[in-house]
Amino acid sequence: MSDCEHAKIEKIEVADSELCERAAAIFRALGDPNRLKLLCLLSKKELCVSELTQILADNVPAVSQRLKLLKLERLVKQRRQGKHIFYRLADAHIQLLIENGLAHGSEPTTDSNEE
Amino acid sequence: MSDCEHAKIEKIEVADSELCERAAAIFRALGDPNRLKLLCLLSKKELCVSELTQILADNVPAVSQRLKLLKLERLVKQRRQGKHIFYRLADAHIQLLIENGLAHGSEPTTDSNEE
DNA sequence: AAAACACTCAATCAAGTGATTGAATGATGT
DNA sequence: ACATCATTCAATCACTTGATTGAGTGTTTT
Repeated sequence: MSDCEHAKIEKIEVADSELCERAAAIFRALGDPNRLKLLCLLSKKELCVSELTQILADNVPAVSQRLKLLKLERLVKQRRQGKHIFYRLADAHIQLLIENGLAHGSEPTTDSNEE
Repeated sequence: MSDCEHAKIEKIEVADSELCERAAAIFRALGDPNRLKLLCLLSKKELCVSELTQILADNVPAVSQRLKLLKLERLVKQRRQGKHIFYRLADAHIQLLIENGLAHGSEPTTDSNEE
């Protein structure tokens, strides 16, 4: 710990813990390249598991398992149509989050002023 | 794999892989409640390790280690002033991402229309 | 220069995560 | 009803991650 006296620390409220938990869970779900690619594709078009599998050149259970997690975190919704189950983003907020994340990721590594 | 023929699949471009990796790394860093709380605090005010430790009622090495990871992912920057090392968010994009994430996390669990 | 303070580093260890495989479910066509 | 196709489930296993502890680095004060 520390000895130093920091003035007015009481004034800074620590953020709502439950909210942070929930938000972190969403970020965690977005924090895997494979899942993020899935979401990127779904942000353009509703797609079924076999389509996603084909596009990503992956295997079906892997894709399905990732979608399951994304569904659990309410980032995607599903809709059955005959033999196929189509997935799409849950809402516009998710889309925005993904866009912002990708936008930041593509920034020129802001090493302008300091360390 | 699958037998079914999905038309026009070629037309859907898979997102840039490196970009997804980078964006996912950012999301992953945001995807932990402890780190997210740190960032929330830093989004309000530049703070040093001992202040953060005190506010979060945690121990110094734990906080320091989290900040190290956040620095590695370029989400925060640091500045030394005497004995203290002050941390702040790296840029406005990060702030936006955090705000969006928290905003979505606080949504009323959109269970309106479908499963 | 020695002591005190703020912080980081390094190593260990427990717990969580994701890939993979084969089996199960659910819908359609014959 | 049976076979087939699309998807999910379940279980194992390797790998990663984060907490914790004690030692180390850099800065100020006396």
